[in-house]
Amino acid sequence: MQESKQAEINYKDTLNLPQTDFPMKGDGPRREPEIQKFWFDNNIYQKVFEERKKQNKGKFLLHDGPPYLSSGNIHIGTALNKILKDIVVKYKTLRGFNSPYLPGFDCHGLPIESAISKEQKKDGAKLLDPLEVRKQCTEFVMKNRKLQEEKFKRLGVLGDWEHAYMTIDPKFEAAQLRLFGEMVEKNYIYRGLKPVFWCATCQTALAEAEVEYVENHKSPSIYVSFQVTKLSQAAKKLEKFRDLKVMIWTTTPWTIPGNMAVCLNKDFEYVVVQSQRFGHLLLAKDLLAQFSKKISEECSVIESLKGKDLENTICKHPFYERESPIILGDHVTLETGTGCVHTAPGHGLEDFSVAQKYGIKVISPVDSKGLLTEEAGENLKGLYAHKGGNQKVIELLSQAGALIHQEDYYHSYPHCWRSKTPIMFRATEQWFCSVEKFREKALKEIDKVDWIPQAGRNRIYSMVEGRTDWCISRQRVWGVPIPAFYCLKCNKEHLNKKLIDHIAQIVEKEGTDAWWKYNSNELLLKDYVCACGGKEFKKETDIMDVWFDSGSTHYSVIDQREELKGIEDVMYLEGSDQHRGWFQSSLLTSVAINGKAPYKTVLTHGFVLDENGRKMSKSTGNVVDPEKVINEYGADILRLWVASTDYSSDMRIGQTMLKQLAEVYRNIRNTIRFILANLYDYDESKASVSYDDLWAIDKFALYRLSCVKEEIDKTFSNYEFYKFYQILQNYCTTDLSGFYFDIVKDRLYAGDIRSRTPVQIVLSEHLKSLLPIISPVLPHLAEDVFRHYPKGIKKDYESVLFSESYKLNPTYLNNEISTDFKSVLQIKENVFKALEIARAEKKIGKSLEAKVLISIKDKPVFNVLTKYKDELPTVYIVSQVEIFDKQLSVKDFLSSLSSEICDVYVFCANGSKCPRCWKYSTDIGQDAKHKSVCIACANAVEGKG
RNA sequence: GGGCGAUUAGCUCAGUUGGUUAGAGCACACGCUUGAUAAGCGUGGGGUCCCGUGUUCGAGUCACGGAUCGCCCA
Repeated sequence: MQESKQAEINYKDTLNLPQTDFPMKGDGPRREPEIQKFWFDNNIYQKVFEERKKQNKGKFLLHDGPPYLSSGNIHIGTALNKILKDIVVKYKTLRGFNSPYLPGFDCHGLPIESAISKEQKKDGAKLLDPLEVRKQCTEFVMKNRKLQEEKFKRLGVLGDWEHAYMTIDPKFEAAQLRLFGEMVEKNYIYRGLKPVFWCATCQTALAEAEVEYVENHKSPSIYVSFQVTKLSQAAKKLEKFRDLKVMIWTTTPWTIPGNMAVCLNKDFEYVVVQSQRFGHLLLAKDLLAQFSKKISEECSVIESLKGKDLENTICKHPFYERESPIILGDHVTLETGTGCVHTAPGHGLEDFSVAQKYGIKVISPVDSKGLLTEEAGENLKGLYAHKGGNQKVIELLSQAGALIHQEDYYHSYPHCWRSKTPIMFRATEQWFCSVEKFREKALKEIDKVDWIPQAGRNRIYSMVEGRTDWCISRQRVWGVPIPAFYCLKCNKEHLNKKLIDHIAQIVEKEGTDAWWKYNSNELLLKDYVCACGGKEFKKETDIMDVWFDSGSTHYSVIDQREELKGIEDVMYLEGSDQHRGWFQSSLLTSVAINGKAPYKTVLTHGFVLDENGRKMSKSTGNVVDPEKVINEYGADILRLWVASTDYSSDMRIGQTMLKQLAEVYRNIRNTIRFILANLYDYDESKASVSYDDLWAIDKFALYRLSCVKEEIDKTFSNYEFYKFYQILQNYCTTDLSGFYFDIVKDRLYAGDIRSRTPVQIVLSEHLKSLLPIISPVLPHLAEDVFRHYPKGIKKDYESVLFSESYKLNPTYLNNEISTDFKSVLQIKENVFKALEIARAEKKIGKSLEAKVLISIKDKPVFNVLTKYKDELPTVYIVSQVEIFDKQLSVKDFLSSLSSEICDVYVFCANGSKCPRCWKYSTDIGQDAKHKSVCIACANAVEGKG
């Protein structure tokens, strides 16, 4: 008794159990920063980059769209974007590409200037001079850049952070000006009067992107009658209606002073109706019912005619002595109103363009503060358009007897995204880029670009197709100046390439502050004279739209940096909102000066929503903060989330998902840990086992590995990371952890060297293949593994990030094994179910306690299994297996299972349990030296000894 | 208001040209193991394929209408 127990302990010591220092837990929050410190302290990014440059296997550039520096914090969407970029860059690097990543920051623009102005207002300070505002903006931006950079680095994003580009670098600004100069040279830039989105609070024109639509905005809705004074030829039959009035409808009464016409649709049917109270009115037939309801009066139709017949009929403005002709336009619809559209060309883009066609004058009697001007008349002068202006106009209309109906109207109305106040359309002098002049070229270029997902193509195409000229001027100081001058004598504008290049030279040395620092004469070329002879000039005060800054990066960054210049394979990767932002501004400036798109591929991702698919917002309190996720789970989990979801539409994130991802991460980690732990004594230089010497199960494992690697390579090259995630997860849990590892443990722990080494070869192939595969997505885990790399496997580099995709031997794709194992696995399922029945009835515990008899009903399957007869006990993890090609009549089995393919009978295993390998065998005691163990173990112990 | 996209198990995703009883992993339940052990393995339950109508011998898949969510445009 005493003796045998002692022997048992000894035999356990003869096992070759796993050994590793690789921790079971990743502990990302604590350990990732150390790993990152290693990357940054040792300039891993730079070294890998230099290495790839030397190898010269091709170039790929992911050009960073600069995040805006309005805050030092990053939100989950920014994190997603940066991680996706990093995955792409790391993947391309892994494939051997010279793939630089130069991060950028977007520094100018209204939101930052507003933030500074607010601060100043708080202090009660007087309005500061432009240079002081710009100084404070610079400080603000530099502070935020540092904060954002730290946060991006904490995500594991590697790149040339030291030389990151900023749109306030003098070199950047100078290049941007030169690009602008090219556009001026090509005659794409002009100054013109146009209605633009105007914010009276910020006193500036707004970009389309700076406007947001607020639902349920309350506006005064009014129906106004315009007295007809002269009928067109085609409408002569209406002459009998002396008091005929055209009905218009508007929700912006303050634009009535700007009314210059009434617009009808040429195809609609218009009717003259008789109203008890208002006389003869003209409006679209299809809107009569709606109108009658409004004025609570049934009106009878007297006459009817087409819109086109009314063209050039003249009406009188309700309270000015001014004509308002009837014109035609396709933008007139039958949705609401009267089908007769009040047209104020200074207050609406559609009104503007239709008025242009008729040569109608543009007036805009509203000033920059949103107050009606003298042009609107004494009654209205000085009133704020949206408030007092509206009221007074309604009053004037009422006095004139032109107000037919009035009510409150709730609709979505454009607001300034900063001040949240309702905007107005206001015709002002602005600088424009004429998109019209190169629209066709731009559209052609769009079709040459690879849009991922494809839907992106249509989105940007229709936007560019329908967009109006790009208003690039802003009445602000935090930005790049529009380098124009005006002659004080004749007021002629001076904007040309020669002048701009001169300004660019100054800016390159001193930054754009110079524009505010120096007077016109100091900025101008020496002895510059206007054609009129004037020698005195004033400089332009407007700056450029911030989208022009970032839209210039293909020139001001890529073309200026040695390591980026000339790379043809350029990818832009941003959220889908950038179809009308950066993708478009970049496209326009690039097509303008180079005649081609700045990118070959554009990848867009959707927006991040909360767990329930709702938009995140501070007020709802459902915001997921990337920093918190990192502090709780680590950056690798956040990166795994990025890789796990399909970014082509909206993505969700929440605790449920994060917990699940943490589980999956742990599973991947433990799978690798098992590999490492069983390779501690492996020496690849001494492991001389040929493919033919491998066991069938080993060959099958290599076959599966090859397939999976092929699939993953494919998903990566298509940027379908969520498919990678599914494949990897399934492979780790099902193929490896649940199948191969379980089967092979016996050979690793208890087997002799001939049985153990083949497994180690398979494991080593897995390590070499999987580590590079996971490193783009899980770089911290990969680096951690690399640090614990088995001593016996060659390690050429100081970081895992140098590694290239591992090439597996093509012979691993063994079709015979693949086909045969389909049968082996099919039977395995049945065996496991039969064993489970016995286990549930407490007849067995470990499956090694069992022997199974299998009667196989399908002859080919039987033949296949016969080939692998000796390996079946290992594969099914039982002590004995017997297969038959005929029906069995057996009894006293522990359990049985019958299926279409086979019958399985479970018995107690023959012989007794070997204390070393735990398998049951009948040959225990037959070895002279090792009496208590099976022959195989006895041999193994001796062989090892 | 107009356009686009999404919707399959609690979660993340598969689901070929329309064709058996709609799949996988995770999570969950029950069990096994204690030689991957703050691990590992097995078995199992779980679905009105967003709803409705239509085409068809047959619809998760095709057509039309609608809902919800999101994005873009006005």
